[in-house]
Amino acid sequence: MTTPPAGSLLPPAYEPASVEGRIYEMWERAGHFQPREAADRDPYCIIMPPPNVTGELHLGHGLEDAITDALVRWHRMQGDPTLWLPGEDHAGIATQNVIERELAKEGLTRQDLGREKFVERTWMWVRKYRSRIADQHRKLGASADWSRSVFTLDPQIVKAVRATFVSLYKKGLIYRGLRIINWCPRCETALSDLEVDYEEEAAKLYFIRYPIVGEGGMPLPDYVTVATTRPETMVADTGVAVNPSDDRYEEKIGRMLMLPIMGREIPVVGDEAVKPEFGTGAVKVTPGHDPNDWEIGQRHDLPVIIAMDLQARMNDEAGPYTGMTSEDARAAILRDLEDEGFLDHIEDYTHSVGHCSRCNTVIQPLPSEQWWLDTRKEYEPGHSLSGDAAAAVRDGRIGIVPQRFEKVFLHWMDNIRDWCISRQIWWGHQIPVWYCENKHTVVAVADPASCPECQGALRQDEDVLDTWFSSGLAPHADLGWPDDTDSLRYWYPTADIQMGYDIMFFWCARMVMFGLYNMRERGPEGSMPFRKVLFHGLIRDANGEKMTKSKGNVVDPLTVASTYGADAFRFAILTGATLGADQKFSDERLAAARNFANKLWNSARFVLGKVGPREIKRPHPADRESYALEDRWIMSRLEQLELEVDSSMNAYQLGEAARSIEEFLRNEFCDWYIEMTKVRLTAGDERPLAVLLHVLDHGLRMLHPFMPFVTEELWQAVRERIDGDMASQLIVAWFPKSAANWKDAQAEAAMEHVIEVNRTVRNIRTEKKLEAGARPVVFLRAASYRAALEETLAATAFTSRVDASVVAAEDELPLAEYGFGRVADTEVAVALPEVDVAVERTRLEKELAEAAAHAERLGKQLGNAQFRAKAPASVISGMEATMGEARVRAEGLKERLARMV
RNA sequence: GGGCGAUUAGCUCAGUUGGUUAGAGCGUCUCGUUUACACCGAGAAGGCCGGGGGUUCGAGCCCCUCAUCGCCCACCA
Repeated sequence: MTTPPAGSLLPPAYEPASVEGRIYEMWERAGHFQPREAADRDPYCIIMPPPNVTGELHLGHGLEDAITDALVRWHRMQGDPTLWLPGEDHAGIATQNVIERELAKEGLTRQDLGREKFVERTWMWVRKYRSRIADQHRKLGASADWSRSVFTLDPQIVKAVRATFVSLYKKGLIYRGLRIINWCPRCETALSDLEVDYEEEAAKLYFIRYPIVGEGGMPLPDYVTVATTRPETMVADTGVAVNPSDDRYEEKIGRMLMLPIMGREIPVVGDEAVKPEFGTGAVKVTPGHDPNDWEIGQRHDLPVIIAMDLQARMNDEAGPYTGMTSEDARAAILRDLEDEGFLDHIEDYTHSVGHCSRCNTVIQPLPSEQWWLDTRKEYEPGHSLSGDAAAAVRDGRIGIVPQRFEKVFLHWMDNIRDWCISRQIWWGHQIPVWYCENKHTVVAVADPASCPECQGALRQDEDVLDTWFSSGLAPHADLGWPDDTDSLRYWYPTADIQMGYDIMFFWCARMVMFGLYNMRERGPEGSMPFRKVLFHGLIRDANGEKMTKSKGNVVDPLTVASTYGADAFRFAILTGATLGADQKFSDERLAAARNFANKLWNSARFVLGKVGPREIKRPHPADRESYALEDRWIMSRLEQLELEVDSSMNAYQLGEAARSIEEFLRNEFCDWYIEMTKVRLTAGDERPLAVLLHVLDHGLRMLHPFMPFVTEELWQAVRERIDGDMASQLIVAWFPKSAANWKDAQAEAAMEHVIEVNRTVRNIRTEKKLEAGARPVVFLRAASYRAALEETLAATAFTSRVDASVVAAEDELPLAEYGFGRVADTEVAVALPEVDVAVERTRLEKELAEAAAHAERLGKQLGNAQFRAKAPASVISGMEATMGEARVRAEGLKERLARMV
């Protein structure tokens, strides 16, 4: 590492590219990302939502890094033992799809390779991408403990997954069952309900006549008309259902219908699930291809016919349509129905169609034998996975930020259904179940050598588990469970966790259920996976559109970071919206954040340049009286900021904290304090140096969680200039916490006044179009703030470029050739080359009206007995003071107008 | 069919228990090379806080209602 340059040698603009890599390496080499465990402080642990291992980091990950790193750095700086535990997710279907696409480029399928070779090949990818993802996090400044990075297929996690499976199986919560499932014909696997995205689509509702069969199997001229959106499934119809209370069909129940084309007889059944008002009130029942029909079929013992194969092609149950795709079959069937006069009519219809969330293929509901997790079943009296999870949130053991998501979480948890956990893919945790030739089933954590019952050879279940089954174990599994490790004992329950609200059910819900269950020996408090979960919003493009590869509007966070700097990126994305709300991502915000970083850089350049190569003691509150008004003001304001930042951070209002620091540094420190010190420094008064350095130091400390690189780079120079105990690096320096030693309401009020007076002077300068280089004579006729104005007179003269003097309240101000203004009870007169009396009068009159109205408004409220009785004293006294000032101001304006003639 | 969110300056957004004249950044206009910064500075313009009603001494904030936009959930043949 090169030695940081002295202040005066800093380049005039902040260059992130020349700083970030070096600084990150410095932190990492010093081992600051690895926690220092300490007994006397509560540990702070946060688990990173593991990105998909084959993916690139996107803006959402960038936001997550910004949020998490801010929290982590803040805690670390407060001396908490802090662990940010990173990882990557094997992302079963997503990764398998990527590898299959790669194979396709070589003209291969996964079947060509076979399972073993395919998995091997996928591992090669994983090894390549894992380090790449970690590097991307590093570029953004993430201070995660890479030495502990966890991959969801690590042996440790395999053990945890199997232990969980075995335990839940033994409790009877995991079972194998035949149900209608969501089948993706492209991925060729079952999906959970969550992995199906529904989209509204314009479609048709087809009305088809099913003739009634008379005695002896002869079709009658009468028929029942059914309505369907999927006519191709009629080849698998095994009944028609009507509502038993529907008068129209009362006598049809029990009769047989002739299934057109197929020529099969199917019964009419009465079922409450049928809504008489929909369509014709009669529904064709296809238990093999529709979840509702499956239920109806079960209730009426209807046979199940499956007429499609696993690629959604019609199979030999489909008679003449065998081999067709479902689309072709639909067209053919409609044509045939039409020809034979069975098609009654067609209506336009809009309904939602399920699509695979991974490949967008239309989902086919199919009956299939799958592994399920029953989250509602009690595994011991009074305890179920979902019941315990809901209770933890309901009674506040797990807090949700923002709180409104609590309702969403609970609603889902209270209405949860069995989770289909098996997938027919190769990449993932293979289900730890083995079968022998004698139909014995072995469920075990360790691979069994042979069947324990008959010593027969075993064959493992081919399926793998839903990826979220393993990520759902993250908090305890990443820390070593099922082993009783030191890490698990020390860091569990973790403190906070953060994720997009879009994965609340996928991830958060599962972690809560699994954590509470697997760690249940620790009791209700000790078993929680985390105490607070933060849900952030989604990043959209500048037009508010969702970023997707197909739209081509995806923004790469690393490109942004290299253009504007990682700090600017983090600052912009963190202050762009409130937690939980979506945000639009725009270049303007980035540029503003970059400019702020540069502003900070230059303010430090100024301070360091003035301090030069020496060490200075911090200002001491005991010497407060020896400091100038602006010194006491900025110190008081700094403390106030520290209080605000502390409370914002504690309330997880990260953006608010960052914004308030920026506002302070920009608008108070740079715009006023630094400018005001210039006169004194030029005059050889060095007292402001300690204050400049101290405020800069605290500002950098507070800003560090948000802009780690530029603050660390600057602080490396600052720490050399401060006489006292200083950490070697800002990343582990203490975070400012106000002790209220410099609180000074009077100084704040006085400085506010001085600032307003300066603004008034400058305003007059501009309004009267005084030449930029002119130094007009200015009189400040002061009353209450005379001392303050006198003390800051030189600064006023310098920063507002005037020749100023303070005169007493009883002194007369000159009447002509001056522009006038008023701030509270201070009157401002700026000498002008010429004055337009009429214009001046109009302006004064307007101002008078405003002041009078303000005073009257306040007077009215203060005169209200109810208000006086109920409002807090501080509000009343504040209002009285303000009203007094407004009155004095109005009086002065009146007087001036009277004398203007 | 339920539920949630948003609506504040031209734009993007803050505004945490209701309290004195509602803020920031960007943009716009005017001026400016004052010894940190033109990735800058000074000044200005710009808001009946979506509409209506209510509670209160007092509402951007609480309640009701309407409107527009967006999202989530739900077995919408």
